[in-house]
Amino acid sequence: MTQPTARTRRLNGLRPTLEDVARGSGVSKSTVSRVINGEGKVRAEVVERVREVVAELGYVPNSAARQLVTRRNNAIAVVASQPQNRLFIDPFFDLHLRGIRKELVAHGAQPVLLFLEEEEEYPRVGDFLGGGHVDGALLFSLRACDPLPGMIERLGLPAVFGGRPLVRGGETLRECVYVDADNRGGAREAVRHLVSLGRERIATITGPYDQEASAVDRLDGYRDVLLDSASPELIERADYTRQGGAEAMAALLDRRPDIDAVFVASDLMASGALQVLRERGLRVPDDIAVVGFDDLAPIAEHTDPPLTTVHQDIEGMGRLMARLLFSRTDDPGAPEPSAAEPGALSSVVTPTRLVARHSA
Amino acid sequence: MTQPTARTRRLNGLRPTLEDVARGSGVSKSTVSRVINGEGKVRAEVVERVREVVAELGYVPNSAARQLVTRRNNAIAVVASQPQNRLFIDPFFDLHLRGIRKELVAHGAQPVLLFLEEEEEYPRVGDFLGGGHVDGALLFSLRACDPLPGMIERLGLPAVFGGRPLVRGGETLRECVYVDADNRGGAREAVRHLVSLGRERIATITGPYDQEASAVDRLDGYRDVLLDSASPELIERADYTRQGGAEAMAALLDRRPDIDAVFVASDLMASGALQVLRERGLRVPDDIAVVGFDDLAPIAEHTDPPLTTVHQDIEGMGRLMARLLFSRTDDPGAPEPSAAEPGALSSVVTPTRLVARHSA
DNA sequence: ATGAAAGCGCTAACAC
DNA sequence: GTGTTAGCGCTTTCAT
Repeated sequence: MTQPTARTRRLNGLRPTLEDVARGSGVSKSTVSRVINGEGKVRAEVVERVREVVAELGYVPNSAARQLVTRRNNAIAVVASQPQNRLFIDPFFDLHLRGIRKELVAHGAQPVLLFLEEEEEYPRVGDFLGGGHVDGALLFSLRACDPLPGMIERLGLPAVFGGRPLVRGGETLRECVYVDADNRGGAREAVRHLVSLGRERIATITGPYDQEASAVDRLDGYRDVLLDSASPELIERADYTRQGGAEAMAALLDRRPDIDAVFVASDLMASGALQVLRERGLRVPDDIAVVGFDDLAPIAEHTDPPLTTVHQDIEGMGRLMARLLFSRTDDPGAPEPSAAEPGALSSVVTPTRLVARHSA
Repeated sequence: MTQPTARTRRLNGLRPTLEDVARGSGVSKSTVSRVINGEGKVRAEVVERVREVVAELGYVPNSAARQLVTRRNNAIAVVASQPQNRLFIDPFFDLHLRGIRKELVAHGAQPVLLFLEEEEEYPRVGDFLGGGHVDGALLFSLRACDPLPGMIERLGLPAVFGGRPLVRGGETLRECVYVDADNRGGAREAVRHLVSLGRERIATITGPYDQEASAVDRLDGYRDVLLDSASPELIERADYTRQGGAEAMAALLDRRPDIDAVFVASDLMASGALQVLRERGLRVPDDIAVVGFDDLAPIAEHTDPPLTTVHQDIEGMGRLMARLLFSRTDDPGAPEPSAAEPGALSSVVTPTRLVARHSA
């Protein structure tokens, strides 16, 4: 690194400012600002000199000062309000987050991750989100009746949700933009497939439908197809974990040893269910056909037998969330999503499709 | 929510400012500021009125403005420069991050996570870190010769590293503060244990010692004990993954079928090694004794047989990192860590201990 | 093409 | 106790 010369030495003991760079290169702050932001017309010669001084001083723009006037930060919050370890275990989040990050980065925005585990963290996170640190927020994996959607709306912060948020009874969100898979349609397809295979006693292992909209929707899809034959006896609720799937499968088998198929609302749960089936000496798909949901490659391709499941483009959904957000933050005058102005910016439901492997 | 009255309606169309609150409650900005920050003496009556108006307006302080004058943000960056999915799979990071977050939150600081996967992301992240968004940084899981330590030092941003960073050949960090386990000592203890069991041909499966200091140190510990009997034939390098551990075990067995013990430098790798041993019909610990490293409960307690391993307090190390950082950020006048001023703030090596289960 | 000056929203002396 | 004032570092008209 070059030693700062007298000409460029900074005044105070702190980090160099625009002023320091201006002084060092013998131009005004405005000019330096123009160079930094690659804007207006500046003589090439001047540009170069300024650049040198910037490098020499190790100048980095203070984004607080910048934010104060531009009201932009080039940073987007990515918020997950779930126990961190659940996030770390489930491949779904890995993919989802990867899609989000890719698109954010491609757009030159800095993704800033916020995890919320405890109730008490909401106020602090709310202040952070409202404090102007970020230009917008992408939220996923919210818990049931999460206060976040309401807080976000009150703050007026542009946001897009991953998965339709389950809202509190009374509260009504003016309009919240989300990206979700066609959970209901996918579930219907899965169950229809089982029906087409001639299965007659089709059970289901659901997600936590008191907690997540996706679980509700997948169960609804199951019911759509089975109608009255969807006896409560054939429905067992679990929690989207492998262990939960295994327990639910066991419960189902104990209650109704005659079932010949099961639609499991997630691949992770399905892998648990398959294990129980194997332990009990039941052949898949001969004795019992199994269909999962998610199509997480690391799981579905390596179960025994490989899992027939409903595919959703998880990474693509992440990217879509980011793109939707930018469509709002890029244009400050853009229409706020509101009931009064419909279609300005609306939620997206992405398609799903059945991937037939060997379990059904 | 109360409807803003004429008295409190904000002037511009944007978010309410201190000024708006002041106007609304008939006091000066300073007073409002005092109330918000719970500082100086303000009449209880006034406090209440201001609070009301704040709630009514949904006022949230603009932290850019605040940062500009206080030079603090109450946010700490937590940076991991590893492929995100590696982070998501390894329980080590989950624990480490949990410790970090707990301590940060307890201190009222907002943890802000930054993942770096690609080379190209460094400049953007550097600008973010240097831009005043955060008061300090906690970095872990750096890649080999990561440019981050150098960047951080140049920026003068207070930082603490998780694990001793491996530095580029030429470059010399003035002094970088880190928290690390006593990897070398732990490895020594593990190998000594095997020796005390009467094992004579003790192999080792190492981590990526070209990438991580911990791998170097654990290998050094192995050599410390075995000295000349540490033949290169008994050493197999892997990459801290389960799969890598399995492959290394196979390679070792092919090369030296006579080994009677193996020190595996991580639990994840050890679980892979145990599987290979089982597949080959070798009994553990009868035929081959195995000792791991990390003591990750979800792994070590559930291997077959349960794994004897070296325990390190991962969560505690995370907390310690945060505490070390605060000791610097809390006191702006605090001594910068520098060779000239030794002991002002130095790295910490935390103890390890052997946990005997059944694999050795 | 470049400079001067105003001001973003807030805190921190300092007066009263 | 409370108000006044002066910036923090930057972008942005508006002159020139």
